[in-house]
Amino acid sequence: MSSGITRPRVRFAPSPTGFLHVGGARTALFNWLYARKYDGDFLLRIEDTDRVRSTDESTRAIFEGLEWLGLKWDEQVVYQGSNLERHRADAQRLIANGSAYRDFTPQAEIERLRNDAESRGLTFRFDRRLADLTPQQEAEKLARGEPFAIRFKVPDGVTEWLDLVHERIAFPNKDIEDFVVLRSDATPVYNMAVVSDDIDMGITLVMRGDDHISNTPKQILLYRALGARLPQFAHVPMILGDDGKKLSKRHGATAVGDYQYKGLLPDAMLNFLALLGWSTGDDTEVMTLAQLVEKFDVEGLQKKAAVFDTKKLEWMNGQHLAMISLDALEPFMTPAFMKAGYATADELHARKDWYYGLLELLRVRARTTDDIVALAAHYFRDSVEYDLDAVGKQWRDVAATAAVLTATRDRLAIVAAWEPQVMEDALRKLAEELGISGGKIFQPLRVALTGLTVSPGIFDVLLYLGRERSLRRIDAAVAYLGQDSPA
RNA sequence: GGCGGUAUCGUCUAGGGGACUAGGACACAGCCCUCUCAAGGCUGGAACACGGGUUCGAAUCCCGUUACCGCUACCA
Repeated sequence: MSSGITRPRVRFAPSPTGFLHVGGARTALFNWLYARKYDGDFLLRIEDTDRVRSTDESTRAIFEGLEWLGLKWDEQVVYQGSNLERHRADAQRLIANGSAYRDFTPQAEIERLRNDAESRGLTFRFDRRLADLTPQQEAEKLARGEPFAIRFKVPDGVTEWLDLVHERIAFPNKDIEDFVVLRSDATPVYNMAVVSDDIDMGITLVMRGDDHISNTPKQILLYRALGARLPQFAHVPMILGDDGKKLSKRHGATAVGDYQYKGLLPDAMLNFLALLGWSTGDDTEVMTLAQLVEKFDVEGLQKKAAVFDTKKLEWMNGQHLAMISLDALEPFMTPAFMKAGYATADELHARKDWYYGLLELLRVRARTTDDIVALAAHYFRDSVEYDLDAVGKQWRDVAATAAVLTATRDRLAIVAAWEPQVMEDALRKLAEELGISGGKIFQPLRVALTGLTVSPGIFDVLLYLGRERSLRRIDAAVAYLGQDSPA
């Protein structure tokens, strides 16, 4: 580093044992924001050392989730499992420099002692003396090939650090037992693997969930024993469900993929997640990714766990839906319309002005892209389904409604131009002639055109439906009323 | 149990000794706009966990209590 200033390096290190959880996504986001803000590197490490629980499918889900969110990682993905040899070598170094020792105590024996202590209401802590052997004894066991675990020799004193979100945190070492770093089957334990990898990857800031706070003193001890420079630590709060418990499947959608398929915009998700445990310090809430990067700062990180509020997420999505450019929105909408069977991509692109105009009309009334698809149904389908409540409310007087609709139809048929203002002038004039309010025409007309009592402005509906289809729908409504009437 | 962490409206938060009759946002209610629905605007109800200190003065600092969360494995 010629400048002498270390380029920040952060990482996101999930275990591939499920989908990408929203909590994980937020941890990834904070790390990513930090890297982008301070011109550093954001690395991804898959912690797949738990062979039974780790799956390739889960690894793929993590990639997909991060890609959907747009959190691109720098450099190659690191798979913890492929660093096994280094983990072992580091554990051996600890023995060599006297900061760890071999423990030949059978696992079953330790379990027995632990259960014993716990049944008497005592706290079991591994006693170093249990592993105490004379050099000859140790040499003999070693020669015989007896299995042993490697335990870290926790020194006296206090282990403390200046956490970027919690300030000073201290643990008396007497409360930390001599933990295993390498199992008797020669596989590393979590803390060993993490520290070995973080050192190797040159991580300068470890930002992770605060459920790792109690791992931190052990890891700091390992850094020191390995003679490595200590990174900074920042422990961010957990995300809770609406019952205040740690967010889990019971709370509904907890995978970022769930939100992807619910019609959420990645930038809205990111914006919402960022505000869970972080704030700008002022009142800014709705932000683009670029603004998030600009505003991000560990100063704004919160200590308190945050409850995941789906309502606010939806509101946030509505805000982003309204501010995103149509060109940026289109890639989300076209596949959705195709999936709904409304149109092909070619058909949509062939009448781009109409398509974009429709999106503009609907997005302000929607909170998700799924909402837009639902709202768009009338403009793609040929038939209208009349909502019974709408019919009952707006077509109450059958004969009068049929008459008004017929008059409306005739007026629209001869309108000079199929433009909102022209149509509005014509229909308001008609209302005046009939001695009724505009609403008395617009509301029944809305039901005729959409089958519903709610829609965008009626003249926009007419415009986007087109002249031919609009007139056909009014005819159909009149026919429906005629057939329906008691006669 | 031990250790650690946290504590402002229902929820997300601003606040880092006087600017606080505690601000904003979501949600909720009402009003305005209006062809309906949204969006938008305005208004309203709604919080400093409790108890002690320190101080002329505490939401802000200290201690304790309580509650909640996490860890407590040869899981990650």
